[in-house]
Amino acid sequence: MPAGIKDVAAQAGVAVGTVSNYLNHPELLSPTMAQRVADAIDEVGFVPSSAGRQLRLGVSSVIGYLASDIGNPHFGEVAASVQNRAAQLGLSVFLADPQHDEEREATYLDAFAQHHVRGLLVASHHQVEARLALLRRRGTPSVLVGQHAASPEQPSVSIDEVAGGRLAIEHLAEVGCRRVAFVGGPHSIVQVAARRAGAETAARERGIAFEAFDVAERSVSAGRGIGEAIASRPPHERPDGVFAVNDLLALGMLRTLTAEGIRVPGDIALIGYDDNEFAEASLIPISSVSRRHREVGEIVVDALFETIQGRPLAAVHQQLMPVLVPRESTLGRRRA
Amino acid sequence: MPAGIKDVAAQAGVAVGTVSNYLNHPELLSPTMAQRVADAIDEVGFVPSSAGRQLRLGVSSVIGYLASDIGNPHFGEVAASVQNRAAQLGLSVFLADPQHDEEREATYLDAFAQHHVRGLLVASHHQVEARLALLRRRGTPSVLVGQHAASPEQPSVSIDEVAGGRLAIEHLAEVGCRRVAFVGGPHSIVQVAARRAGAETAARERGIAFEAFDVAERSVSAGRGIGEAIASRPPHERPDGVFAVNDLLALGMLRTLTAEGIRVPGDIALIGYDDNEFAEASLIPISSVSRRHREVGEIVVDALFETIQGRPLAAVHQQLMPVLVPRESTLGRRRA
DNA sequence: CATCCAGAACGAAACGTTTCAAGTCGGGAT
DNA sequence: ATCCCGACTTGAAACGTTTCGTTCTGGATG
Repeated sequence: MPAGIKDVAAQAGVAVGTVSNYLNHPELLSPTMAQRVADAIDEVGFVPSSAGRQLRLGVSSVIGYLASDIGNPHFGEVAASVQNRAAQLGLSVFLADPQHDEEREATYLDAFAQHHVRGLLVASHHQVEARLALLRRRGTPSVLVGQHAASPEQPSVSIDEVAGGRLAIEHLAEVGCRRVAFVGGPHSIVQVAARRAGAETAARERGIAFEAFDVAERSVSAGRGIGEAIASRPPHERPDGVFAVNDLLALGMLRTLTAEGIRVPGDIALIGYDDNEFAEASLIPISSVSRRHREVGEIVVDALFETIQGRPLAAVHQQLMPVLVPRESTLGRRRA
Repeated sequence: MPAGIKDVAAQAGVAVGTVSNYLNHPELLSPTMAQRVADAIDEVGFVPSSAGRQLRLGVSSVIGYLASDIGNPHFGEVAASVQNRAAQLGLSVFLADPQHDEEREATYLDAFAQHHVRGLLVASHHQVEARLALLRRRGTPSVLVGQHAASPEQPSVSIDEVAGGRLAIEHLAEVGCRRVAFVGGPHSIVQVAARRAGAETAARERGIAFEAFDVAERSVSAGRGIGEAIASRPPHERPDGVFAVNDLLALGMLRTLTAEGIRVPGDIALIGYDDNEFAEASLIPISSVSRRHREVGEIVVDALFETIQGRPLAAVHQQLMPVLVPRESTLGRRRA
């Protein structure tokens, strides 16, 4: 039985409306009253109920951010800029991380909708558009992050992942690789599939040998596994350039490759994806493809804000071009 | 004007109570009615309002997790296990990350309270106990994560950070270091201060020279800065063992130290703290002190759950001992 | 002295749920 | 033919807010 506005009113000997005014329109109150109400609030330990408020008002000032994997540093970097921008606009952000579990993802989406968040930022690896369309019809707007939406109704902000894959391979080609490998998976993840498609096309265009290593999760330890697989081949059967679908994989590979005496980039040039902090911090800094997390975070919040306000978006689907960030794990090869 | 239970009732031609029963006690409905209600829900696009529900019930099934810094992988690792455990107990987790901003932290805490979350998990670097005591009196229980609470009213689950600092230095001593440096800051952060205290005491006890490098933030780039500072000294003035207050710093230092031709662990043994994924994945795997994130995540959720249920905790303040994870960045020294 | 006025406080209504006592209905037992 | 019972269904009340038209107060105006 938490104290409510009524208890405060009783304690202060005023009407409930007066307490409400103290909370929301303090300028209407005489200083005397204000003080009395303030004291009463303190005495009864009153916490405004957002349930009550929302019920009456129909809205909250919270936006929901559904993230696919908080463990990945790339996410943290986007999240930071989202939070900052949202704070500037007077919005709070509640995060939820379904941990790759598609069912839990749906649960969280519903939870957000039921909490009547103002809007949703959704960074998913699954096909969520149908579900988002439903929520939108039910009154919760959303912006899809990092995935190009198909529907003209569904705002989205994404990176051209096909171009990203292409960028990586073209860079490998430029530093002299003739036989490249793509490391990533699973293909059900749209971004992974797109990067691979771009990579494969680029390789074909340049007449470079292409092969793919499949991986169940995009983690450091998965990278190690593939690194070992490559190291165990006879040298002339190894690729001379590897494109890992994210930096975590690249990091893991770098570790086993060098441990097995394979020189990076001398024997194998290595490029990752995401441009996260650890790619740069590595002993052999890893080349990567930046998804421009800071910009994306801001754009995405702005787009959601516009949508919430009911203003039409200049561009429903914004697609940013990824940026190559060459570092020693590929560049060093030129010297060789 | 989102559709409410009333609209559903009207559409289906039944009473509101019936719709509510369909939602919460389906076993009470005849199949016919159930179908009619189901159809109506679909037609009007009904989303249950958690505001209304909460208002009536007084509770939600959400817990709030206030995290100090999602960018740090250590956090992600705790968060993952928190989410899993919470899901098992039927709870959803909303995350908030105030990004080191103490004011924003307070804002989020209030937002959670107003949303009447069932309870709060708080991993803060600040002094939040007073605020949590207030919220607790107002009806929102909480568990302090990673910080030992002072009050017997405030449940907490933490690591013995002093012991952690000691562990690190003792390990450095064992691999033969005679002159150690502590890298970390700011001291206003209680965990940082505790680790340093443990480190300094251990150094004194063993008669080892001790110095401290102060740092404004515990990031990779800050680590690089300190690395440069150390490298620029004449060799005999450099420490022969470094304890970085977290792995991010250690990673940054490792990078500049080796770039400057200083051998790790040959010239300087290096140990970090947190035992995050990247410490292990580094080319020279970095020794670290584990804060046992997985266990902490589970314990903490269980403790909150007990508290929510009103059951007394076996131990109000649980303190786990940190675990040394020696790797090449220190062990390699023995061979030298 | 009667009016009027602005400023301040009031309190009923409405928001969307869930609960629960009360009502309806059909059919089996008497 | 009557009654009772169980299985459903109903609708009013209550949860904590905010809004807004109403009422009250005391001082200024005529």
